[in-house]
Amino acid sequence: MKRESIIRAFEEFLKGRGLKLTSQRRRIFERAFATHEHFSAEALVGWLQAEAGPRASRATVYRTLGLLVDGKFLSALDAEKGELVYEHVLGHTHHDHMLCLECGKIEEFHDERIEELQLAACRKKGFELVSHDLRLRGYCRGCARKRSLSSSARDR
Amino acid sequence: MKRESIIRAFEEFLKGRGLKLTSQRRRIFERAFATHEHFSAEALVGWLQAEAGPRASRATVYRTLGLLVDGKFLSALDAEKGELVYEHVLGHTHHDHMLCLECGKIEEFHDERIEELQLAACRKKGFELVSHDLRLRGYCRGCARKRSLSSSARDR
DNA sequence: CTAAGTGCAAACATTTTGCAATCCA
DNA sequence: TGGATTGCAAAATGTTTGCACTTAG
Repeated sequence: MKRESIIRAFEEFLKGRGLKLTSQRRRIFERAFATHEHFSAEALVGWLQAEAGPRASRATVYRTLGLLVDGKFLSALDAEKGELVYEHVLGHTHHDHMLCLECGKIEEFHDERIEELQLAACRKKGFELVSHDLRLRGYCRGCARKRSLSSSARDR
Repeated sequence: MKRESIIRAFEEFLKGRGLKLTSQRRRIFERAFATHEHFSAEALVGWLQAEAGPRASRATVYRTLGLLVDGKFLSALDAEKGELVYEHVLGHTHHDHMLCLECGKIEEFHDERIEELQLAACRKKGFELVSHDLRLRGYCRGCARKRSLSSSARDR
């Protein structure tokens, strides 16, 4: 989805809820979509302070992030580091996450068969599924290699 | 696993780490295993205050819960209600959770095929899996029924 | 004895909120 | 114009921590 149309989608969303498009909201929105990594609210606050443009307070950043999550522009993920991180939803397909316990890297993966088995489990329990999240905790390829090297050195 | 042997396991665990079995730890441990529901740290603090026995401060409760999680006696679950809830590990097999958005009920389920697909996904990415958690958010059977009744009444 | 544990209150860290001033539509 | 929005600082919240005193082993 192109920058222009995605901003328009945000305007529509605001209009639909009787909300206004302020310079702060526009800037927060654009900065959030200029990153293609996961980012925290504090990181975003920092970027906005460091870079030129209409200033936006921490409170407004938090409020706007909430709005963007409500509008399904972003989704919040608890990567277990004491703060939520955000990722784009618009223009991205659903996926789950692998969290590296060593370096903190977040990898994404998707397996349709897992999704189907989840639905089957819900059907069996009469549970009406709204959303889910699956987080795999462990060591990414790079960190796993380093760990196995240093443990074999230790054992020698 | 019987009460007696599980307490012994706790003693062993403490001894192995050079820690002491105090009256507070014993009481917290026993109270935690006397419940077969998920419970929060605050709930446990409340029970200990309300019921007779050696008193234990909030700080000690939190510290001991941490210990019990380290020792794999309990596991902590973020049920997205602003506080962690704990459940027994000893004597229970691994399972995942369904969280009811309406009543807060936590249901458990397990599907070995999902576990296998997770492992397969990790192999593919070179990710060394340590643990995982899968949370399905939605409406439990009872709440789903109520919701569909009231929405059809509204539409009429 | 003495390392470990406890209680207390203060500290923490992230996020939320009340309110007066300001700004869009 | 008037409801929506903002910034600020204070509040909220669940959990952790420093420290002086106590206790298990």
